[in-house]
Amino acid sequence: MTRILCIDDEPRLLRGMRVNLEARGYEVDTAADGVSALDAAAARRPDVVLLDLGLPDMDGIDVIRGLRAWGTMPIVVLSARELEPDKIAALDAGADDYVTKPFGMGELLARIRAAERRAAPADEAAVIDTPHFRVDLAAKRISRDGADLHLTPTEWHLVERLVRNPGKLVTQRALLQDVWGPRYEQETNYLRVYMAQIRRKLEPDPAHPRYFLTEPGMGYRFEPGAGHDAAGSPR
Amino acid sequence: MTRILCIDDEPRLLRGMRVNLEARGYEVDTAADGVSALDAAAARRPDVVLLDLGLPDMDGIDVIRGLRAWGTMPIVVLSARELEPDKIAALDAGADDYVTKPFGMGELLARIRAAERRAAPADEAAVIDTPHFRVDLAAKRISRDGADLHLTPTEWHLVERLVRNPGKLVTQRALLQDVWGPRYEQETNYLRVYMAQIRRKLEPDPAHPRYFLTEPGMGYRFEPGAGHDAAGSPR
DNA sequence: TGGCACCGTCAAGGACCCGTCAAGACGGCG
DNA sequence: CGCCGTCTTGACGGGTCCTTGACGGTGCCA
Repeated sequence: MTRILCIDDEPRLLRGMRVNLEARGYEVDTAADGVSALDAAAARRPDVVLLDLGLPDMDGIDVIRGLRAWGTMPIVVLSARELEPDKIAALDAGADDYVTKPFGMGELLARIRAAERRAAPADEAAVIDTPHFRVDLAAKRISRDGADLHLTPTEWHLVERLVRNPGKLVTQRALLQDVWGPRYEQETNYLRVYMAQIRRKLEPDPAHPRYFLTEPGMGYRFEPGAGHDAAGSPR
Repeated sequence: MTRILCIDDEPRLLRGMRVNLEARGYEVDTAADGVSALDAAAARRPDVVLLDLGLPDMDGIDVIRGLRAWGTMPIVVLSARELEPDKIAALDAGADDYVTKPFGMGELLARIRAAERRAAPADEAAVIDTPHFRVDLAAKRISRDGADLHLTPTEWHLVERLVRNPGKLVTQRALLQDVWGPRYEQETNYLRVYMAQIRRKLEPDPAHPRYFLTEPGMGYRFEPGAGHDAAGSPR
């Protein structure tokens, strides 16, 4: 969850902010002056900082410099001062955005989203591990027993869709639509052929699948298989 | 030098912008409509984009989407529309900042500086070594068996994109968009021709590639040599 | 017990994709 | 104006991948 530090000397505004932001799913910290703001930032490591320049104890510019001394998280300045020199000073001190009061909540939220997006690390830890194979979604690469193995585009597409929803059932319709397009919703035989190939490549015992399970009449399910043990079923 | 692409349908404003920005040491490209803007962006690779939303041929939001389809450079929107929904739509489409006209040149320059600062990569070890050749990304040089060898601009562009993502599969779409621009997504024969040339120059046995691997139907992958660290943090 | 629906398996044909080569187009430079 | 490096475009052979149909197995139900 994204954590936001909100700095303003007006308790009423802080409370309003907190309600609005928490309603959008953010985790909110607040501070009412510069010193406690820097303390809170150091302690809580917020993902985004909202800063009012008019604080009682410190110049807002110095707060920005204090934050930038150790962190690179986005800083959005909220200020009643519309004069250009104020904006320039704040931006050059290290602020990422400058919004003049009064502002609309919708706009502020959009600017926060833009700031988050920029700061977000581009690469996700998109690696799924099972006892028998490893799927790297970002690199589009699969290895088994340490050796890379090759999937065709269609096979990969299917595996990706299933692996991105671990434990969940994916209906045949959804799979066919995703891989072959909306006009192939009836061609369930495609699924049978390709699931067989995938199992042959990935399952330790393709005849008794442990990871790619069939739900008859419904679809397929990828089971990461940490908790599951597949003792030889007595047949 | 920082390159800025300035998009507006008013020639007078474009000229004023150019003078102002060039006086500050920026390199300036201009475009007067959406289509030529996307072309210019693909061809010139600006570091920052200034975009007026009111273009004659396309919706500004679609221009943002078109740029974001292949690039992550900062986009600063300049617009006469002050309404909140416009701002939100632009920011959520991928814009980094939204400035309403009229604006002060000083403020705009400060916002450009802020955008540049954010986008500046903390660039890393720009030398990739393999048992057979060495790529210096910063110096744009390639050597094999100690001797420098020459790549054409297009070849270099391709190699760079692949080498910057070691081990990762880069789709044909991504390569074509990156090297030739968004309009060439279908021309996969370009990739075949140039990958062949690159392999002829770099691979020890061009007929059986070891470093530049093909994933049929998907794309290509650069595989660093065996003893490589492989844990290089992509940034 | 027989029939039906659904699933897994297999193999063959054809469509598609890739590597290769070479000729023509384009643009910079002497 | 002519040369040269580079990019574009088309064609061809070979290989991979997708599609398609048939067959057998299994569980459910009448």
